[in-house]
Amino acid sequence: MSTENQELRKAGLKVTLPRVKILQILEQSEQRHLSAEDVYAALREAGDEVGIATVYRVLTQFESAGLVMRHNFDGGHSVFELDRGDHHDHMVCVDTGRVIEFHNPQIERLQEKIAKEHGFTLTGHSLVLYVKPSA
Amino acid sequence: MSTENQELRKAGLKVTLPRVKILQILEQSEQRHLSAEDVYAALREAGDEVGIATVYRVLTQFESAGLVMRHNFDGGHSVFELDRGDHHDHMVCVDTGRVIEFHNPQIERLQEKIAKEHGFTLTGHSLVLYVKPSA
DNA sequence: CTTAAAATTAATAATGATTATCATTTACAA
DNA sequence: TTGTAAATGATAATCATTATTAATTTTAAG
Repeated sequence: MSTENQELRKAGLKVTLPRVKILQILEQSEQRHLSAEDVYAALREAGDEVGIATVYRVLTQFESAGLVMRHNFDGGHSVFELDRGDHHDHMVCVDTGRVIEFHNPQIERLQEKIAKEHGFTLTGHSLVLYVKPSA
Repeated sequence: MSTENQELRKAGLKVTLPRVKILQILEQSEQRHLSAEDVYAALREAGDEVGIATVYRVLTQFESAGLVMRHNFDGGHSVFELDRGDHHDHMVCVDTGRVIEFHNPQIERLQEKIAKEHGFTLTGHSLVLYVKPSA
């Protein structure tokens, strides 16, 4: 049994062709962040006929199952990435849409500090920087 | 000449009834964050007939002119708030849904630094902390 | 290996927020 | 006051996403 099958089983999902294909796309893509459209395009590229509705449904299921993370960037569409367990934040180029990952321990620490100062414990956060190429 | 007229002039926008009305709504609303629909509803409530398309157009113009800020909270729809010059980020309690505003200059500076290190200029950012009450 | 129930899929209609089009109206500089 | 560029409002169009539903597929049981 393939790796994808095991992952799906472990996530409590039945093994279906669309799910396996989509998981493969996410694992093999050079781009770490893919929109539903991106995944759909990659499937057609590979000659696989999967409906766009199924792509959305499966990605949402993967999110619920903890296999992928969904990010809502400005501009109205979501992107998905495999959850590989390494936390990072995102920088989005407003000109090209390119996504760059970064991690800054200092900011992470400040966030915890701020939460604590207000009597809270930090459980998560979302940080997106919108940038444009320096002139 | 009214305050709103002056503000619009200063922002480089012609003084029109829809613009004045929308600016008043934003200034007088108890809620700091309003969606385009909220503004539209408030206008009708006040007996003013302004098309929904105009509401969107004007809010976007206000954003470009620096009069208001647009936030994309839950990926779905945008909310607008008057730019009163006090930039802040948001902390959301995952238990109660309560929203607390905060501002941390150190984080702001680090964000600019990170963008610059990658060859970009920061044009905006979105930071939301998810927290729960400390035990 | 067959089979049947339950889950999943694909096609497509529907949705909700937002933007584009365009004929009509309005603001404002001359 | 008037000419003209800009703004408006009604509505069509768009874009990402979700709902519907009949047909197909998975999987567990025999």
